[in-house]
Amino acid sequence: MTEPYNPAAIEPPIRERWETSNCFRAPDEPGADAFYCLSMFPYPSGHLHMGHMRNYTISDVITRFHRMNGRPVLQPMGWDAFGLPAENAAIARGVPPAKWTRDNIAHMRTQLKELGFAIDWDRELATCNPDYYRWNQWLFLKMLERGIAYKKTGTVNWDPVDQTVLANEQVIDGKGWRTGAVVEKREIPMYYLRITDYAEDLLAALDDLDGWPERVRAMQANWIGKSVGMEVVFPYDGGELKVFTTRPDTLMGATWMAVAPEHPLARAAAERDQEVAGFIRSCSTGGVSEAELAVQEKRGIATGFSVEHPLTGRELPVWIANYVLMGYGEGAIMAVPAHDERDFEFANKYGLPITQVIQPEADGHEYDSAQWHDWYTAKENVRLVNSGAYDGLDFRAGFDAIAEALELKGLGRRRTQFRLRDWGISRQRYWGCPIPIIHCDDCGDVPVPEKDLPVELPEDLVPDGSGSPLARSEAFLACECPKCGKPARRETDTMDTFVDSSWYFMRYPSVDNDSAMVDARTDAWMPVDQYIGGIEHAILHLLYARFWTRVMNELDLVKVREPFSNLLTQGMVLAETWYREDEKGRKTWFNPSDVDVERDAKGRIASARLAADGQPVHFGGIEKMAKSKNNGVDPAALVAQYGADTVRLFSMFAAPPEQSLEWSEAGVEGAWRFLKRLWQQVHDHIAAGTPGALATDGLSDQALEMRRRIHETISKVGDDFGRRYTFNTAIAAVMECSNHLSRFEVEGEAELAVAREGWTSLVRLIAPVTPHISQALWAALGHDDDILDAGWPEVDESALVQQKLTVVVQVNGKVRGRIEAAPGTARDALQQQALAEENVSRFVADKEIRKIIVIPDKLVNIVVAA
RNA sequence: GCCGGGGUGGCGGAACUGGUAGACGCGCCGGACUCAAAAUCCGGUUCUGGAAACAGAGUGCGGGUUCGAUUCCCGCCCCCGGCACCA
Repeated sequence: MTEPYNPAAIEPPIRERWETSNCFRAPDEPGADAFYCLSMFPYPSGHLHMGHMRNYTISDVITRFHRMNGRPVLQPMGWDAFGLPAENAAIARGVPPAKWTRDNIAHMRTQLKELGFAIDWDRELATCNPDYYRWNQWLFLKMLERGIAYKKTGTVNWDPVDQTVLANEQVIDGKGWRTGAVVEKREIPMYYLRITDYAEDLLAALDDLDGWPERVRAMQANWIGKSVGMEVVFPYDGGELKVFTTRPDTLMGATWMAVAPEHPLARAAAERDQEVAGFIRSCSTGGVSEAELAVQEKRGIATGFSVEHPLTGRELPVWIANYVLMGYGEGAIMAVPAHDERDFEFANKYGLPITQVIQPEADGHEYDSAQWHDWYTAKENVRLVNSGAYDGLDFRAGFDAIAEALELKGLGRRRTQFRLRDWGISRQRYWGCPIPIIHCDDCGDVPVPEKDLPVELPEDLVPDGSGSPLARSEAFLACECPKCGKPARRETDTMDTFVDSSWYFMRYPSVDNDSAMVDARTDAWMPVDQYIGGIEHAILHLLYARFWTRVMNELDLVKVREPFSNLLTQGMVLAETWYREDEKGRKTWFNPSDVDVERDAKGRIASARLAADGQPVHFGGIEKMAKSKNNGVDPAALVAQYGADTVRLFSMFAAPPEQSLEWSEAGVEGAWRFLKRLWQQVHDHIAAGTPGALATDGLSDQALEMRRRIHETISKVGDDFGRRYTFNTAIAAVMECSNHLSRFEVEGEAELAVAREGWTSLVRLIAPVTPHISQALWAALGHDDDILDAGWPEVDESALVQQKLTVVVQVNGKVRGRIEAAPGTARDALQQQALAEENVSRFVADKEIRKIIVIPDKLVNIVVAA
């Protein structure tokens, strides 16, 4: 009689064993087959949620798979420990952010350990520790020396009541989140990093990142937003109006100019015309939400100014238009209404002239200035018309000819414009990495000398919401100017937390080095072989990390230029939502774990009731787990109830990692049942006795069949874990094989050895997903070693050979029968056998056979006349 | 609007290179065990007809290529994610 499966009893001692043997420790010199498996580190919010759980389980499965295949693997963990929530918690509870953060880290570390992840805890780091962030400061100073970091003014959200700067997410409908005061825009000096200098490289290198999902590459390319075009100057009395255009070939079709409402020319016009001033005001009060902008009508007003066309000298009126953005290009455009949809709409609204300058080569395209057609913006198979000397040129030739003419006159130059802006890293916050600058009345802004790093953040301050406490801390502020020695004060701004996360993965290998940012160990592990995290970081974090890695590469700190070879973006975790509505239409949301669902005979949801009061609740759809819908499921509670292996198993089984995962209590039960069965089956097998060595000769048909299934499973699971990352199908294959193995009626020693081969293989195949139960069963099967070092089962190719295959027989493409044949049976023989099949012959009967297609070992398709 | 990803049983999902659609799991139905229930075990489960053998239909919709299409091509509908007056 074996003990029933009891994870609460078996899991903790196994984790202790791992901890004692320190078996997850990654070597410092891993060699050529090193595998760096990295998860995006969490913000220590206090509790592990399902998203974390899923992320780290994916990473752990990959890690354990490669470890079992004999590769050295680094799977580290750390904490993205600076940031606003710690300050908010401090405001709410009066606890210093440092204490709140470190308490959270301690709790979450315990939770992670309870899930049994194969993490090298010796390399743990937290970005709020001075031994980490000193290197932010150090590299910042290097960037300053090289001109990669610089200072300029930037716009921030200012809360006039709290006298503080607000982050974007603290501004709700234009008002401060705490005070409700209308937020003002303020210009303050800030530090920026010249990521735009790397725009071209960051964009071009995307093509080589074939281990990244297409959509992430597309999102980054969009974000960088490269436009190849020209800067064109339109002179006017006493100045010049500069615009950026990607279509200089259409220059002869420009009939007016348009500037953004914030453009200097617009302001000048506003000063002498009340109506213009009113229009500009009306533009700024318009909504800023995306939805509003999308439907916003194009509006404009003439300034009364005009400029000269740079080639014809013709006068072009200057308008102010609400669809021109000050933040892009020059904040001004040349309007070519015939060939730009926005200009077209505007021209028709205000009765402005439209001049066609592009005509397709093909016939049948008549320009109609009342109706927009897509070909109006074509670049291919078109010729210039109404463009004087340029008539007949195609896009490329027209572009070049006009560019040359403008360059000759000094009224234009070729330019590539990026949407990407420089990265502003100054934050007027307390809980972040101090920017290592000292302000001296005489010497100005002086970098903190390297020997004085780190500039430590005082950890005992408690923010109250009104400005940064650093700015009021005399102990922090007071210092001497490193240049002249006079009393000076420190910079109180801290760095954007994206700085912290831009290189943490390069610190892990060298984490204990207190004299250098990174050392040879980082080169030994980099680049990251597999990075796993949420799609929400597809743009900023990944772009900044790519930029930062380039800078470190140029400073000869690391050999790599691209940090992440392969990227896996895991899907969201979803759950059912349930609610009740009161008379006023207010909804109360109930947690799915508190709802009992009844189903009809077809399995459809018939009704649902709240367990607590037995009264009905309504189904609100499947949604992302969120506090607002009260549909979050706490992984810690599930681990307590079912054990880590069940939770890990379900979250890997329910969906492939890139897809969203629907949480289901019943599904968790299913995973639990499988493990219970596996436990029982392996113990039943052990009770049948210990077989001798496996002899592959002279096995019965059923034993050969069993071995074939076992080795097909080994082959499939290895491919699913190692190449496809479809953990759900790997688990399904293990389940299927265990179903067969448990039905395999062992007769004699030889067959017992086959069963033993099967169970010892399956226990290892599922080990990356369910390491605890696998370890326990591995030991029960008579092994002393750690399953992590047990090696991956090897495929015996000879076991895959089948004695008989099922070949499908189709008539006119429809399956009409199946025949058995030895592998490699000749086409003719297969054909004869197919025609002889009873059901097939009924369908062929006396019809004329037109053709017979034979795919050896697979299929015969007999095509007959209708 | 643009970019990316999807749409397959009652549900989550599988079918990897054009070759048996629905693996595996959930749910549901039936049975065994039990005084009974839970747990467990066994069987069934795409839909329609049929006792069954089997037949017909079937992978969002319409067309095409092919001996053969969930898979490739063309057109459309819907859903999800991202970006957006980007000149």
